[in-house]
Amino acid sequence: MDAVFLALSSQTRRKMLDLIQNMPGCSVGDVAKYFDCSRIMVMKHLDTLRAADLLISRKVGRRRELFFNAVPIQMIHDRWTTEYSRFWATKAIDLKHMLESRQQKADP
Amino acid sequence: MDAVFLALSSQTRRKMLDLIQNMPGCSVGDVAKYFDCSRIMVMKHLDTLRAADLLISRKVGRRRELFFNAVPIQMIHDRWTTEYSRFWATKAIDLKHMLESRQQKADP
DNA sequence: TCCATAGGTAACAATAAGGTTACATATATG
DNA sequence: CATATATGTAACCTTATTGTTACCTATGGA
Repeated sequence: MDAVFLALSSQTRRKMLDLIQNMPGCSVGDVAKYFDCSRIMVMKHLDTLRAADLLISRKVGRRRELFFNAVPIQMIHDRWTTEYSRFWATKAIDLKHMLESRQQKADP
Repeated sequence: MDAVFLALSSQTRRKMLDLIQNMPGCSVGDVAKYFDCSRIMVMKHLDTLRAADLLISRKVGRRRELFFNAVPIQMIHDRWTTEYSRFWATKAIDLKHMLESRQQKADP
């Protein structure tokens, strides 16, 4: 989940993801055409997106075809819609753990 | 928007936000009790959350009272619900700009 | 007043992210 | 085959994030 938010924390990456979503199967070079940064930086950004599972790719010949994967976003979205401002699913469990660890720290 | 995603990209910060949401008006020290990291790091994390406008605070006596602000999350949420996987509002405009700059780059 | 408590700042070190250039590999295509 | 194209990797530098210790300020109470 950290990786998804981290990947989305860059406008450049969000735009790249947007582009790929609108041009499914486009190549790394295609993406690079739309941005001012170097091809290597494009690849690094795409790698960050892939690490967050927001990007799926396959190699076809000498090209790499890129595809947007909505699943991680859907996951976060679902958590947010469940209980609007209380936005992560593990909330209750985490709080329980926190309360337990608090007792340990407060009463050593 | 970058600041919000960046702030949310740390599980520790998400948990802090969760805690403050469940304990409105709690102090910096209160938050620190629930986490293993130092008080200074807690303050830095809180500062990151405040930079994203996810946190509101006021000083009362020598304590600082912390409050969760749902607005930035609501904003992102709204964008996502509008058109699910197409998750940012400036999409159409940005794409237009990208297409324009593409022509400039492709045809110099 | 004296002092413990709560918060804030400064300075620094380690690690990660953003960015570059140079080189390497694989694959279409004349 | 020769070469341009598309992608990948290595090395390196800069900046940002994460984390520390030490010190400072202000407030509440005995």
